[in-house]
Amino acid sequence: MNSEIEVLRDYIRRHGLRFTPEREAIVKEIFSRHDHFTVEELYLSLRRSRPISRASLYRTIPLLIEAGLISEVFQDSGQTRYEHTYGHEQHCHLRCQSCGEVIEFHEDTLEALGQRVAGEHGYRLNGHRLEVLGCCPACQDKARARED
Amino acid sequence: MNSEIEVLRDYIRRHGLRFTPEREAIVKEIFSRHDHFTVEELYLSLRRSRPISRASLYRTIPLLIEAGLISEVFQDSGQTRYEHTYGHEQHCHLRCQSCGEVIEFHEDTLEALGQRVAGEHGYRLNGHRLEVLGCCPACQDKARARED
DNA sequence: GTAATTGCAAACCGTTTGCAAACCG
DNA sequence: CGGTTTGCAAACGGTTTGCAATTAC
Repeated sequence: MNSEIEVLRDYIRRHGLRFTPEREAIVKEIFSRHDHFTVEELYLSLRRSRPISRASLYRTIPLLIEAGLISEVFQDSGQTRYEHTYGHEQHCHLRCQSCGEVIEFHEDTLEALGQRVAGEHGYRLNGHRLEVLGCCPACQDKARARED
Repeated sequence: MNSEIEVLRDYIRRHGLRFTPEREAIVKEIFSRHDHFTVEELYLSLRRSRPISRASLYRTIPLLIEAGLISEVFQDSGQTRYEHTYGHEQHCHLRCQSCGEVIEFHEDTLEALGQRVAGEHGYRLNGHRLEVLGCCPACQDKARARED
């Protein structure tokens, strides 16, 4: 259990870095959440249990991405939203461009598609990101109401 | 010909806005390029032929997106990159996360996939965005060299 | 002991905004 | 003419960075 911590320890060991309480707390907090979080949201919830600076967060995020624990999901009015991806199947996002609602869904065929496209160009595949963009039922209703 | 200008005129007429030389120049410049541009790049190239302010660009971009002429492609170290999409088939991007190289490719099956997923959740479909992320041959070589 | 990490505050930089002048329809 | 758009410059806000103190190994 807590295998995400092991992944972090491994990554840190292999790169000659230091395993700090801050980094441990960040990873634990991230893996206790199940949402698309911003750095600010992460900062506020971590702050409730321990002191930490935003700078440490901003410096830790790229490291966690490198280690394969989290990834960027999308931009949300200027802020980057992340999710923990380690231990999860890849999934895609259906997003309402009007209210920002996000629905996740799986699509098995994309893995093979990614492999094929990457292979055709000699790329090493890291992953893929599919967003289906649209307008959710509620926002369609609102738009309709506005036109009357 | 110049149908992107017609699209803009239509959009402007329908919304009670004004057709200005600035907007015309912006659209012309965008459709003469065939790359993934940032606002700053657009600003610099427009500036070569006429005076324009960054503010006008930043205010015009959302309008062109609304009108269906351009779309955001991805974030590139903090800046948003756009491309003109009107009159083009939807396409996907294979991107090297190390050097930023982008290769475009078509994938017909995604349209149907988008339709299906949107339909299943009552969404009106606007489009989709697929990025395949990886590491290009050149950057793989560099990484390998670094490890020796 | 020594190099890595932290926290703080200031710097950065892409983007947004208030306002007065210019301009489209 | 009236409401929209422009340019300017200042403000904004998320992210990065320099630096001195602290800490992991």
